[in-house]
Amino acid sequence: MKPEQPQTEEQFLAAYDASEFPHPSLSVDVALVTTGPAGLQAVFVRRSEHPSRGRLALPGGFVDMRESLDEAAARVLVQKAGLSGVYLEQLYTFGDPGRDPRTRVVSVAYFALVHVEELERAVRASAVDIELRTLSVPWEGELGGAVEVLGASGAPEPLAFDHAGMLGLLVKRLRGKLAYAPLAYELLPDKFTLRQVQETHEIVLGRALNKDSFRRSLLASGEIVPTGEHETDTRHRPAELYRQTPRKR
Amino acid sequence: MKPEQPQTEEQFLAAYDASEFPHPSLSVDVALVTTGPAGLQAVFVRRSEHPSRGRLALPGGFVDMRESLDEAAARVLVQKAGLSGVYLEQLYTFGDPGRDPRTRVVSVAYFALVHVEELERAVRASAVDIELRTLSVPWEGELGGAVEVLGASGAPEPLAFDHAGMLGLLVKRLRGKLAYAPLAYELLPDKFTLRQVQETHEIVLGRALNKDSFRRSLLASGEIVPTGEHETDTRHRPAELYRQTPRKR
DNA sequence: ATAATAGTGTCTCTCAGACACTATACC
DNA sequence: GGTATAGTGTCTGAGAGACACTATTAT
Repeated sequence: MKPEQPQTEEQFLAAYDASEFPHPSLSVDVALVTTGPAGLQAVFVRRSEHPSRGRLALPGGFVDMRESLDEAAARVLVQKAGLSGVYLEQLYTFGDPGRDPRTRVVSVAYFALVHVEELERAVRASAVDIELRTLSVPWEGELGGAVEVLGASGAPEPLAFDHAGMLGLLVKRLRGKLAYAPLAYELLPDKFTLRQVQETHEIVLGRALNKDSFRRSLLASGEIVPTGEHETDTRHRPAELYRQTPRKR
Repeated sequence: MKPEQPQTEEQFLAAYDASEFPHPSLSVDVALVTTGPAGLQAVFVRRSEHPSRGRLALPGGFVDMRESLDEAAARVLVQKAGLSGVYLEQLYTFGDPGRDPRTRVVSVAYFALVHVEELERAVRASAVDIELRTLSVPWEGELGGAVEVLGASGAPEPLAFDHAGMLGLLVKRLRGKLAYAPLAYELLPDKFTLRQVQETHEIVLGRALNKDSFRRSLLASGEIVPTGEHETDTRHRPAELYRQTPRKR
């Protein structure tokens, strides 16, 4: 198929034709997650086009030829939610043939974490059209499985494509990483109480935690430092406010 | 750009043109890992073509339009190493523009685990041309970073593309999952001694483990069951052979 | 004072690390 | 018997869970 004479790398690259073989389309989907009183919440867009027209979907878009995958995910967040500078991490790549009826689309799933109020500010400021829905996780611990979104009637509302599976993997990842990675602070304001950190963990894990040992291990972790300030407008003793330990370097 | 009249999903799909926008090429790369006396080992192929001609690379290939990503990775293992039926897991997707000088190639990295002897049998039987190299990990714990492969002279040998980074992420993943996932048994024969499990863990983690507590927690984990058989041809007291607990269902 | 939550002190249980000891193979 | 590794029993220290108690705010 190719001549046997040695080629220089320059000659090879000049002769290379990237369109020789058909290849899948490549997209990114971003699960933008925050916490609300009722539990984990994610940002959805209502699809106005086929396929899955009318269904809720995770914000997504095709990967541009010139941008990295991380850049594509960050771009989607700006375009669909008006948000930038939030925690963003690659989750998994979904590539089953048939996951998108149009054509072969391989999608790199990302997740992003943000404090509710920052999300609401960004959505208002950029006037984007999103729906914030509470996630219902029908399994415990890190068993895994799909995640449900409850519609207005209380019945589970179907999601577009394989996005319910993406959210399931996301919750599993969050539950697994929460204990050793500083993820919870991405879901909290700059200054927070120990109780708020515990509530965030409990929301993600879906179970109650022991207050005493949670406080102890959190303080011993070195991840947070006291500010000396306290809550205001409480109807009880105000708790001290902490902040994340400034990252060295 | 599109007419405003409602379309049925069938009409939409019929009119959809997947080649409307250029998109990246999509490949899978598989790090096939085993353990040897000197540490972790991985399977490499010597590139005969540009780019990176002459360098060691992880076995890889482009994703076919009809196969899933998992299937593509399994196919690469069969074609490049003559191996099938081994543990295979998606690692991460690498998509920086410029990671392949030919054109934009996004690669889904996988890793596979196999016992050395099964690997050697498969390589002999299928007469594939691979190089098994010991990995040198220049960092401890789960700090992360690139991984080196030592050449014949003892100096680090450069790898093709970003494959050193893939191996680095792989070692980090293995070290993180080893404690709670039954990965070590994939690197051992069907029947093994407790000492062999510990050695496998020590090779992956890159540090010594406490014998007593390792035995205790391993036996308490329920992941292994004694066979009643014992080692033979030892020059000391023979250890009992265990096997992985048969998976329920 | 009462209600409500923040925060401290201490006991217990579990588990990892350490060490001592016994068991069983080959030489 | 000597050597090497398998395997057991027990002590200790660290950390999680549980509980009792004190502290501080609003009403």
